Amino acid sequence: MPTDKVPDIVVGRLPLYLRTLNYLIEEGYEIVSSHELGRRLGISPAQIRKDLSHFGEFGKQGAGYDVKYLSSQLKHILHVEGVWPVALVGCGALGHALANYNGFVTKGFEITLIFDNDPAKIGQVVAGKVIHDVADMPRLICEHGIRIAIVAVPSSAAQATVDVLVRCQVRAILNYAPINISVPPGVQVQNIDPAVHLQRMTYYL
Amino acid sequence: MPTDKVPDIVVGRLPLYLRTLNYLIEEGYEIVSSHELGRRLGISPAQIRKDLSHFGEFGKQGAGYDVKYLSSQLKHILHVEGVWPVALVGCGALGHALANYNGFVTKGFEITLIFDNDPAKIGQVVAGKVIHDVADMPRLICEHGIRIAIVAVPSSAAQATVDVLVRCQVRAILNYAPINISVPPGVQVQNIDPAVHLQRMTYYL
DNA sequence: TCTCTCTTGTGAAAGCAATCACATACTCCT
DNA sequence: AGGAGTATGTGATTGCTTTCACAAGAGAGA
Repeated sequence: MPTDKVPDIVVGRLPLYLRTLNYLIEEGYEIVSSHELGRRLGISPAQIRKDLSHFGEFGKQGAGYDVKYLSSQLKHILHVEGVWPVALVGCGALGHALANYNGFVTKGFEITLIFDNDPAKIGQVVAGKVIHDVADMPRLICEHGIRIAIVAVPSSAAQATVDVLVRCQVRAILNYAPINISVPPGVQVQNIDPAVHLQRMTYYL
Repeated sequence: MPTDKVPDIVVGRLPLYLRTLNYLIEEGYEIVSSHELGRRLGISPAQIRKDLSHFGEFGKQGAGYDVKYLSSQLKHILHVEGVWPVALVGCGALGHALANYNGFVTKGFEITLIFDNDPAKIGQVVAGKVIHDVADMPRLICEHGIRIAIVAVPSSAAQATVDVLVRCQVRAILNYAPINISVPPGVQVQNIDPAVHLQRMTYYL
């Protein structure tokens, strides 16, 4: 039966399911079984069925899941049916790469505001967007009603940046700074630190 | 008592502990308690103590942990006492950013080989390193004894790239391509896909 | 129509991970 | 020197996640 209270670990797998389903659509699949989906993801079929069962019944017994239907349902569950405007703070090498990444839009995101604190960069155009002064962040983020931000500033500036974002009603932060940031309850944070990911693997080498 | 068989989820937290310990060193701390460490990481003190207990006894009752000592022990456990040479495959915007990222060396990694398949890029110098032809990957990676690679190629090329890397004895892969790659047992993979991280958060918005 | 095969959705069971709580031991202060 | 305060390391417990196993439903072919 549907939504009691879904474990976060389950929510974390849904985007992976969605990503794979969209590849299946491109490949022309119309129906997929939990077995095939699990094979592609390296996840057990039972886990996929159990995960989906938190949200409803999406499959047909004896057949499997309608790929397009399940994809659209997952987009609905994840609130990525439309396109979220996203603020990017920090426009160094990484910020540039993110601003030019063309994979966001089809996944439900678009970088609409870019900020930096370097006077030499402010006013420049990156990926069709003007780089704004971080000093204007509060005003612009409020005006645009931004709820999602990507932080790509140096570690030393990360916490202060996040504090400003939180005050501007940003409620989801993707943090590329290699430092632990703290946020009030109700604000989501995801961290990406390549060194942390690499060190996790070297343990096994 | 020490190493029975450590859960992967515990291994995954060690780099975070290490990262925070190194910040504590910079701040001049000499001793830290599990309570303080946990406060900074958003992790319970009990969990930190339990995690560390898998590897030995590093603290002093009544006092806490010697920050430098624990840091060095974690580096030892994670096999990042030295510097691993790393191959970077794919030198687009993201590859550039990674090549120029100066945070790797102090964490135990150095990008020593860069590859791309674009004839216009091959031979160019990025971050002091020549971009090599992917066709030369097998030879160069073997010659340098590389065990770790970062994949920053388009999704369509990711699996083929990984297959080559695995044949070259690469055993740890940090994958930035937004696709699930498959590898034989014994090869570590970590995935970084910003869209997946963002979608995980939009569920709660 | 009937049977065989396939696959879902889901309680129950098993397996893991996080927290609790306390014995032990170290430090600091008087 | 001794007592109060503090923090570790760890068995026991609680809570969470994954896997198992099967009833029920759907389709295909005879």
